[in-house]
Amino acid sequence: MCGRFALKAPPADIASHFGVDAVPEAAPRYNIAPTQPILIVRHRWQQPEAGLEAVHVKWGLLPSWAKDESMAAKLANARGETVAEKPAFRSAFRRMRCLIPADGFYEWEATPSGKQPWFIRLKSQELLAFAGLWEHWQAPDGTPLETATIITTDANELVRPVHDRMPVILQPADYAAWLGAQTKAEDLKALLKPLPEDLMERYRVSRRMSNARNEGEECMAPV
DNA sequence: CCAGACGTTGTT
DNA sequence: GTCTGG
DNA sequence: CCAGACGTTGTT
DNA sequence: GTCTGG
Repeated sequence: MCGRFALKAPPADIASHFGVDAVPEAAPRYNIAPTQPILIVRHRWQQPEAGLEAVHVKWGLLPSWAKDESMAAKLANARGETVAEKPAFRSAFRRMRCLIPADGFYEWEATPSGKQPWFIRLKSQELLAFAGLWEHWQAPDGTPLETATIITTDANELVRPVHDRMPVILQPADYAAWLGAQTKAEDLKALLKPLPEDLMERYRVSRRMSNARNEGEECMAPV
């Protein structure tokens, strides 16, 4: 799955990798947790021909029909195998797809002595993109809220010893298809596969990062 | 018809 | 909003 | 995802 | 055990 990740790349690098004009200024983040703001890349809202934009939204999808915010916490992830059909996700799957930039993500290995966190990233150490969905929600009093979720799939051989699920990572050649309004559901589903393991690497990190309050650079430092 | 659910993870 | 269960 | 709280009363 | 906060 994907319940914690890092995004430390400078805004200018994110802008050039994804081809967006401007990325909001933000400090490097090494321990991003559900309910926190996350950066997403999407077609400009209601003017898709105007290109891509990068904005911050809350991590945890809130379907437009939700009565209150309580549902969002549980929807930090969506299973790729069922996301096209599940009531909470299918509408976003059709019309609200996004990319979620990251430098890598964390998974926990259950060991006799407790949960051991690992950091997993591209061997190239380049920026990567999770396949995501976003939604626009309005509170009963009219207050708007934008949210997003990260799609998961089976772990590949590199991740499997640590955990049996991992986020869907899209390759740059697939960004346009994932975001495109014209892409058929069948072709979208074909993108929701584990990234080949030979492109990735992993290493152990400090257990101190398991507490989401610890946000320093040491979270993703090898131990 | 109305009422109620709508999710993932890990663990058992 | 839309589907399922009663 | 993991960590941490989980309660009421009365008093300050 | 289950929910909330980060």
